[in-house]
Amino acid sequence: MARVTRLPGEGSAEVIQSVDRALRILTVLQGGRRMALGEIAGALELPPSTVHGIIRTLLAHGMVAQERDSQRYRLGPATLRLGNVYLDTLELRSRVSTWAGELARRTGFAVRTGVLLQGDIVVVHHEPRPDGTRQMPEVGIVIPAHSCALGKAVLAYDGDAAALVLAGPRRSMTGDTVTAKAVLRAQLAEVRASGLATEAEEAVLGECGVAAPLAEAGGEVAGAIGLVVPSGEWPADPSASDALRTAARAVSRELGAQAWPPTATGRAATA
Amino acid sequence: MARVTRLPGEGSAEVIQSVDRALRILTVLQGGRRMALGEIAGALELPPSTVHGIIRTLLAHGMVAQERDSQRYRLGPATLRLGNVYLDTLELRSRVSTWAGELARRTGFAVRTGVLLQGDIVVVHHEPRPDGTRQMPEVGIVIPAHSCALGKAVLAYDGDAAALVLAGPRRSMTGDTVTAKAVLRAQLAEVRASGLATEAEEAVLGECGVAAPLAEAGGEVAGAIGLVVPSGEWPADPSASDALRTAARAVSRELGAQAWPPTATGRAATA
DNA sequence: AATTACATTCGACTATGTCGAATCTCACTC
DNA sequence: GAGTGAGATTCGACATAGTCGAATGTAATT
Repeated sequence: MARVTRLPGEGSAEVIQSVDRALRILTVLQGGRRMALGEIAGALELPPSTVHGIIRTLLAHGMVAQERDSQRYRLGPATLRLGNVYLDTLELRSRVSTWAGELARRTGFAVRTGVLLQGDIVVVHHEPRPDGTRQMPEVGIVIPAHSCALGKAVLAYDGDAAALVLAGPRRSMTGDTVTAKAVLRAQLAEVRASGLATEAEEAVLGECGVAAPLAEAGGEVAGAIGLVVPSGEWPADPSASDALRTAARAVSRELGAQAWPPTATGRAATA
Repeated sequence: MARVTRLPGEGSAEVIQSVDRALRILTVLQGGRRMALGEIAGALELPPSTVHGIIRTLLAHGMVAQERDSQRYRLGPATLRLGNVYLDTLELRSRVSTWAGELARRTGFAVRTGVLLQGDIVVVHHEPRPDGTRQMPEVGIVIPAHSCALGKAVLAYDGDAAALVLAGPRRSMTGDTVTAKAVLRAQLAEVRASGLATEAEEAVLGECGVAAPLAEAGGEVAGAIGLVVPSGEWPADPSASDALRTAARAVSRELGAQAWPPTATGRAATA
């Protein structure tokens, strides 16, 4: 099945309905944190009994958990195990971790590495500032790609993803978030020209950033690495950018890339 | 469907076949790290085309990723996001984190907190030793419940889980791992008597541990908190156990439990 | 005790996933 | 540089397997 017309709102392409719904339930639970069956069903516009059947399966695998008192559903511990294995298997992460420490020491800033997931950046590595300010676990956090330097660095070289972001709505995170399509498109072109992306308080107040794309074998973008710079120290010294560029080049080489920056792919800015 | 006889090997109960298969694919990928379609199909004893359809759906959601060159499949970044949100929503974790720091400082040991997932413990919080030895990210790692103090602490009060572990095969992690059913059952009874579980080089060589169960509203076990003690310092000073017990009691109270230790549930040791 | 608001189970219907076979892709060989 | 083969991917008929409305169960609220 799943071979003919597809209803809007349902899985956007050739996906298996029930699996798609299961994943959508997980997605909804990410936002809602703890939800009643009815809420989930409402959010997905599906009958509660249908949702119940799927959830029962997710429950059996520990992907969701049900609170014994309130009967509400939450994400389950199996998600944590999956995420952890993902990090373990990510070559990008292991390559980056050797360079990130050095980069943080040299520049004095925290170093973040991220990959693209749909229109967002997921942070897969975080090297704290050498002076030890702040210790929050930042690995796993998700930032809209258009609002952060890491995201711009990736979008500049991934035209398909850029088209997707440019097409959809772009959430404003702070007063300075760039949401205008034309401005964003111009910024991506600048990134391609310089090999570096920047961001000033566009995602988080008080925080700015520079980032460089990472290339993998085949010449495509694999992700981006960047410095987190407090607004008070912005713009950072040019030497920091140089160190960043050097690190990005080194990591890319280790990933098997022949060239850096990556080659831009997909039909980017036309839409 | 899914209403009549179930084939062995397929989902063990009233689960939705395709969703169950999708989750099983993710599980297989956890072990295999990067696998060809055929390998996955082989591991699950399913036709490749069936697996392909499901994987296509997982791919669309970023739960798996496909390497552009080798065509192999890996877990995808969406798993990381899920795991991170899980940690955020876990009340257990937030309650524990306030006490774990204090406990680590008082005792001088690293403090771990875990919850049960099927027959394993998943570590949801890790407070490093105050002296800063070792910095590995331990959150998300999975340890067979029967081989660690955290696991014994939970199993002692969760009879159903204990029955499951006692029924299935118990992997030996080190020479000292307790795999004998009778011995393990006796140990769980001891835990119930003392409120503390111990383990000496049963999971990792050079590492011992003490753990205490955590109770939640309703009186059931929610997880366990424990100290990681290097073999050279084992057994730890009784004052450490006292501090641990105090912390476990405090966290349990914050979770809404009326009593500590938790009440033992389920038909435990009979099998 | 009655009412309400849920979650959960049941069962018929048919839309939907499944799987074998056909096709496509690409990496080796000769 | 065509030929071979190992794989992934697509196609399509078929019957299984998921879906959803209605019935039942459960627990909180008045």
